[in-house]
Amino acid sequence: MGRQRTFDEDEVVRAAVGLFGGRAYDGVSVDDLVTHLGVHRNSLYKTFGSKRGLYLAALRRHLGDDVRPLAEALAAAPDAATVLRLVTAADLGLLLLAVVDRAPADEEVAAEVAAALAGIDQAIADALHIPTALAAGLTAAALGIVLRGNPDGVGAALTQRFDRQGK
Amino acid sequence: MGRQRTFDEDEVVRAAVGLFGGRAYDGVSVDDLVTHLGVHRNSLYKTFGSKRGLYLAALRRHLGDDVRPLAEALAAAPDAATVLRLVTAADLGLLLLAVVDRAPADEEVAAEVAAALAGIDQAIADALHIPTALAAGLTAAALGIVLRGNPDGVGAALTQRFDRQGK
DNA sequence: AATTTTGAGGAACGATCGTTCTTGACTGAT
DNA sequence: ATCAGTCAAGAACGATCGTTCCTCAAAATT
Repeated sequence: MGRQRTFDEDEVVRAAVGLFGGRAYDGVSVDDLVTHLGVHRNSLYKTFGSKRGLYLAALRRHLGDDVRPLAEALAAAPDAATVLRLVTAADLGLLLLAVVDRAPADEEVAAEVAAALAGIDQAIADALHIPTALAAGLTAAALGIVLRGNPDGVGAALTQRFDRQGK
Repeated sequence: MGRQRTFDEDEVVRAAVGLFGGRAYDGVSVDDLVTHLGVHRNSLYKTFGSKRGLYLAALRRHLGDDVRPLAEALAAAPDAATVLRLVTAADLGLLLLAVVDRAPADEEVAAEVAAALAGIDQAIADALHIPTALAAGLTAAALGIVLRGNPDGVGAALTQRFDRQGK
């Protein structure tokens, strides 16, 4: 029944993660999406409802494919240095942009990212046997390093000092 | 010669700092600026040249009025806890948004914020007598905590641990 | 008082925004 | 072979974007 699709929905969403992770939401136009995602305007709206719908799909995909595996890996981290290495090695562009750009204006986005960050906090707290508040501080510190472009040596200096305290 | 202004340029720029510090650049329209800044469209373009011109003026005002004083205060900080308290107490909304939102798309913005962050790094390094790389890590960590909304206890837990290492 | 200069006021510009509509091509079922 | 349903293609929608133009009011200079 009906013509079959010429685009892969999963590929489209993953490509959207890349686009939305590189620029602010308002900086990515629907024309950009249509051009770089290989999906037609009509199909985009048929499939995702709106630009925001595609953004939410991309965000959830990012949280599921990138952030949740990170939290699982963090659960086995032996020390803070490993934690920071794992976090800064992950591709968290969309999460970071979501926090500063969309969360203040879209409460659904705010809820998603808050839950994701809380999951990371908990994983770190469990892995290092430290209070959640301290783990949240570590998460924040790691995000700050990602924010600055992770000059690779900055985080190292910080965690070396942190870990000398013992677990 | 000529009619005198009915708006205060300094007030306009400070108000612009508030607006641009609260939402992404593309999320602040010229209509928003005209409405909330008490300056007429025509005067805005006459005075600042463009929306970007006003943004740059606001950014420089923010760096001069908020960030530079912070760096000077940091130079007298006795320990990392004071550093984080000072940084998280400062209003760095525009700086943060500039880093993630505008710097990647506007190299003039990128240069301004890079210099400002380097100034903070150096002030911390001098105050705590630590390597610049470690100070940059502290700056990044503080920005990350600001990013997460500074739950006030997160940063405290982190610096308590940091300072136990000694100065 | 006349002239000149500058800002205020507001309409209007072309471009682009997110979204929808119209048309035709393709595919599975009758 | 016909029909019904889905997708592709692209024009086009109204709204809003940043920016400019035109006209009038106010203040300094002559």
